[in-house]
Amino acid sequence: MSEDRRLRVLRAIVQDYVHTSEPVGSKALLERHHLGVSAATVRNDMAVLEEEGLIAAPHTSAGRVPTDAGYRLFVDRLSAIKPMSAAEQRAISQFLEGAVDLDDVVDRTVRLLSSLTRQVAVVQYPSLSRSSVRHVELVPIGGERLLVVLITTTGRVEQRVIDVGTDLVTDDGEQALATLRAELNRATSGRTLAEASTELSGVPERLDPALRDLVRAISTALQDALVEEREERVVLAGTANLARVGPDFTTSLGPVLEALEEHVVLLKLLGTVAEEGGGVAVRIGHENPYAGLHTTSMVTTGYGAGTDLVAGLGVVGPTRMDYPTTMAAVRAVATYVSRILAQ
Amino acid sequence: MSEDRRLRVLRAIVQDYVHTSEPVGSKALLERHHLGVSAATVRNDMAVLEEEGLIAAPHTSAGRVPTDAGYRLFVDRLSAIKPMSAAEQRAISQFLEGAVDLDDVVDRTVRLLSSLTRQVAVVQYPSLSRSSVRHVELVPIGGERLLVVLITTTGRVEQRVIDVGTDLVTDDGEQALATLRAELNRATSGRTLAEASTELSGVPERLDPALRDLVRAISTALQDALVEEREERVVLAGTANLARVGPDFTTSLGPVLEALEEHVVLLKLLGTVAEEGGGVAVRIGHENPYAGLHTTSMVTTGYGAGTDLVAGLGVVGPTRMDYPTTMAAVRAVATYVSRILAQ
DNA sequence: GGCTGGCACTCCCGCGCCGGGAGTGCCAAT
DNA sequence: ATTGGCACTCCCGGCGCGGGAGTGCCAGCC
Repeated sequence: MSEDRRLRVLRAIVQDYVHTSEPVGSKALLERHHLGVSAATVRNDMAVLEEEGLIAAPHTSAGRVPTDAGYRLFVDRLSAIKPMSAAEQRAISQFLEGAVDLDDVVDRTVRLLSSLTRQVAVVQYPSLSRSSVRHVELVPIGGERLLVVLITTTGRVEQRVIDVGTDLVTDDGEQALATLRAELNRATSGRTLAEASTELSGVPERLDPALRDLVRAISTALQDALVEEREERVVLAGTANLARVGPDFTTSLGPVLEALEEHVVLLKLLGTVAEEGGGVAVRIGHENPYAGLHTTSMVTTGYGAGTDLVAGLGVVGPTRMDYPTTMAAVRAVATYVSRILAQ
Repeated sequence: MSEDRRLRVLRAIVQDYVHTSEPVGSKALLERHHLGVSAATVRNDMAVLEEEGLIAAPHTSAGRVPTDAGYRLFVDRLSAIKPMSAAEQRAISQFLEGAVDLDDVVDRTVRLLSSLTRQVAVVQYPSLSRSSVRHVELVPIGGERLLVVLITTTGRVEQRVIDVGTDLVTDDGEQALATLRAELNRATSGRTLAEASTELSGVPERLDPALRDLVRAISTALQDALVEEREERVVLAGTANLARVGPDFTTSLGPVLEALEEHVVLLKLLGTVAEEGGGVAVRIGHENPYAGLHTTSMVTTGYGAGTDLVAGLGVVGPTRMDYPTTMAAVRAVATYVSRILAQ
């Protein structure tokens, strides 16, 4: 009883099933893979694999289908991420080069990823909590309102309107704003948002008392920006690919679409990034904490300017997916996006 | 042969079909609507309606189903937009009140609309080409790069990075920027983007020649922002509702999802706003120019601060939808969003 | 002990058949 | 113009029935 061959059989089953979408039987396996053994032997192996919970039969006397555990073993030990061809790499790179701003980068990325994998792509905007302040700008608008514009090193621009007690569109006001602007930027520039926010607690002492409240308001505005729910964003593309999966998937379609609308859930899943497997994390079927995604797998990784990750991206597809290729695409896209962001 | 009664029959058919999702027969009709006539009479009317192309039978000896033309007649002449209850109006208003910025307004709007109608909601961001300049801000970043931040009256904030020839992080540079900033805002504030852009052609004459190139660059940046494809944005919500429609709709699902990803198409459809019917436009089935949407209807309207429309919103659903209710929801949401935007 | 060919068995799947029922179209009568 | 009656059509669900793919097991063989 060769443990080794049994795993080869499992691999063959996964590959065939991914390819044909139909339960694979012992005979069909032999036709497409030249394992050097007979159908009967394969059947024995299959029986053991089923015993171990790696494959299952939809009903007696049908072919076998990989279970979630089977896929898990496959991605962990039986497959290698396919390297992408030079041509593909060039295409990816060129497609992303053309982006003019962050929105455009994210937009292109998500489209690219979905068309490369022919699945649903998910891309998270660079997380504010992991970004640093590049610049803070104060813009007086209307009478007593102030627009605070925050520009991060990751290229995100966030704005918030603050009500101030006094009219700022005066010479005095302009003067005060200029001072404050310089002061603010000195205190926050280069720091993460969290650091910047605490740092601002110290600034008021040195300033005109009248401005203290204002600074405090700005500090809380920064803090506000860090509240997850509100400022973490994800974008999707390629949901139409779900419809192509096959008839067996149509029942899952509703729940999956619902899950994809729960951006909070997606963010959580994109957030937990694994380090094994070239930084690409795979969550298969029921491994997924969210019930709506039990029929799907998620392949994710992190990206960011330089080495520190600022966000995640990945794809969602049926558990029956081509893992090596998908993982390759996800990894490649992440690499190139990171390169672009680093400028 | 009473023309009037025949239309009442059509109306009854539409209502029943929308309600049951099944072809409606003469007998079933009588049970649910007390038209004062017999089944045979209804059958005669149905025959005529079919002749006129307003209803159709899936096969001989089945009930009738409205055609696109039937729905059209229904919305044009046989139905009135249902007023929303005071409670509903309050709920809508309160839900939208809580928004803190434009992104939040749009996000809440699209969620609200999809949950009210239980269909796919589509909301366009206020169009840049129909917005006016509130403020232009110049932020020097890095060595020789300048970030131009444009804030519109509709609350949108657009940014663009410009490469300038000289280093601006000097005292002289700061000085020049301050002048330029004031000059720019005087020239553009309150104008539409298009006006502002042309207006800027005049500014350079009065300025230090060294700055002319810069102004020209800013002018083209404004122009850039007007290029449709790039800066018109739409957001969707409630795609999961498509899966709930029914088994007969599953085949259309793929094409519809594809169509919904073509934001350019959606924008075009949201753009052409009709004035009849309380400003709510309905595009039914094949009336839709895009093949992927032939099985769906789209109910749209415009919204904006005050009287001038700056963008569109609406829903996409199966042609078999509850038009009066949907139209009411679309109209109500548009009204309240407009109110919020007007602040 | 592991591999193999053979064989009986199971169960799905597609097919044709059939009865019931909903719905129609037509006609003669009012 | 409307109505009741009636014959007809066609879908739909259930049933039975091979055919076929696939399995499990066993006895033999290396």
